Amino acid sequence: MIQDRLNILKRFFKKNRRLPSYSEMLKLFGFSSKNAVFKLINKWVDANFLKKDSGKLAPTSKFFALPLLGNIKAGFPILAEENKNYLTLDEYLIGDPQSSFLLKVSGDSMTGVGIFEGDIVIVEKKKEAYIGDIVLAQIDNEWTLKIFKKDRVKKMVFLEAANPHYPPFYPKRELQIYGVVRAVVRKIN
Amino acid sequence: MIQDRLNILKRFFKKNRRLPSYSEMLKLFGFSSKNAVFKLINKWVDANFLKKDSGKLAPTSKFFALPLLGNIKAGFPILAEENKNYLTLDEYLIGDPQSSFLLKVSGDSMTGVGIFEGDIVIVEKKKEAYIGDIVLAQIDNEWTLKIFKKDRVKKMVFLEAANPHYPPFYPKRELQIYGVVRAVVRKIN
DNA sequence: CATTATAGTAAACATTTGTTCACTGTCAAG
DNA sequence: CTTGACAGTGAACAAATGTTTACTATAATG
Repeated sequence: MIQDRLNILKRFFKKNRRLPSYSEMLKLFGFSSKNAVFKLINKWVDANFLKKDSGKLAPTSKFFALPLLGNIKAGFPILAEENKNYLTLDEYLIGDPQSSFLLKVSGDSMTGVGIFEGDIVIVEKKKEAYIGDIVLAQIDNEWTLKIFKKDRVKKMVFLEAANPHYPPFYPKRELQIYGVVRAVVRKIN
Repeated sequence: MIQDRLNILKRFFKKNRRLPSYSEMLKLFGFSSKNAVFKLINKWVDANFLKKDSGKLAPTSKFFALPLLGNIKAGFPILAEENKNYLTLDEYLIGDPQSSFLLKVSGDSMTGVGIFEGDIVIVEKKKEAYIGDIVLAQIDNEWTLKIFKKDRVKKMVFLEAANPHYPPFYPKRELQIYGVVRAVVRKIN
């Protein structure tokens, strides 16, 4: 019952990107006294789903996040209450929202490292990269993802596809790097 | 300047999971009149970063989301303002938060479909699956990800790894499915 | 039975909220 | 030089906010 109401609240936040006021919760929960709301809210604050800072109500990370389960050998992992971590994907994957963007992958040049056509990669804008980074770079007026590598013999950097069908790319003059791939995301179906 | 202030607001929301009140914004932006805040807010509402519903201020999806860039042949994709889509990963990846959880992948049985050790998969809890789904199932008291398949000759379902080193698994009695993988997520580094 | 906790109603209240109005200084354009 | 737009100050205010207090009904416990 109280869980149902928390779900109502979650749905409201998901839809409106804010918490409802107590008066709105009256209708939302079917109460007719704000005090009922008040008591309910305090329970959720105690349970760490919500918090009050400077008198203002706000969700905690537990409010949003999905449980993250590790590798448990026996018994259904979801039942292990104590080991539960909570994670929101945005927080987990995106380090610096200011300088990041998403890129829909086309082509099969990175299948060797598990990046397929249609995947979305999170790219952090920057012009330098470490050897081994997966970088977004411009080659012959076309944008591609490649691995940033160093040729020890020729003593120069080059780009390598993670797919044996593609040849390595040695830049004629300089190599223009625009970003480094920080995460990969794939929706199935 | 106005962009700086929007970033201040974004940082506040990221930290507190709510928007500040006008009085709080006074200090946040360094104003000394609430009217200055009021006018600034209205600009952001016009620019569709914020919205007001039922008199309450809330962020729009544009406020949070990262730009999603498609495959653009020439020119730096980020510059194409019009084609910008915005996406928050949580919204994109998680269909039904109520019945979903995250699972950290161990083992190499699914490398063939680009799921590696350490990846996180989003699992939707359910007991049935379609042929071809990647399912979370219990085999011999151990949890694994496998592909749900059907043997046309024997006319029975079985589980198959996406890695030739693992044999297919034919259940002795019944096959217990606990969820279907809806998305894969990988952090690099 | 009596008791105690739980879930909710109802009314009252100080505080804070977002908004409005009148005004000031600055800067660029005609 | 004037004009108008822009960015901000300062004060005032009705409406809404979260909280408190007192009370009721229901169910669970011993």
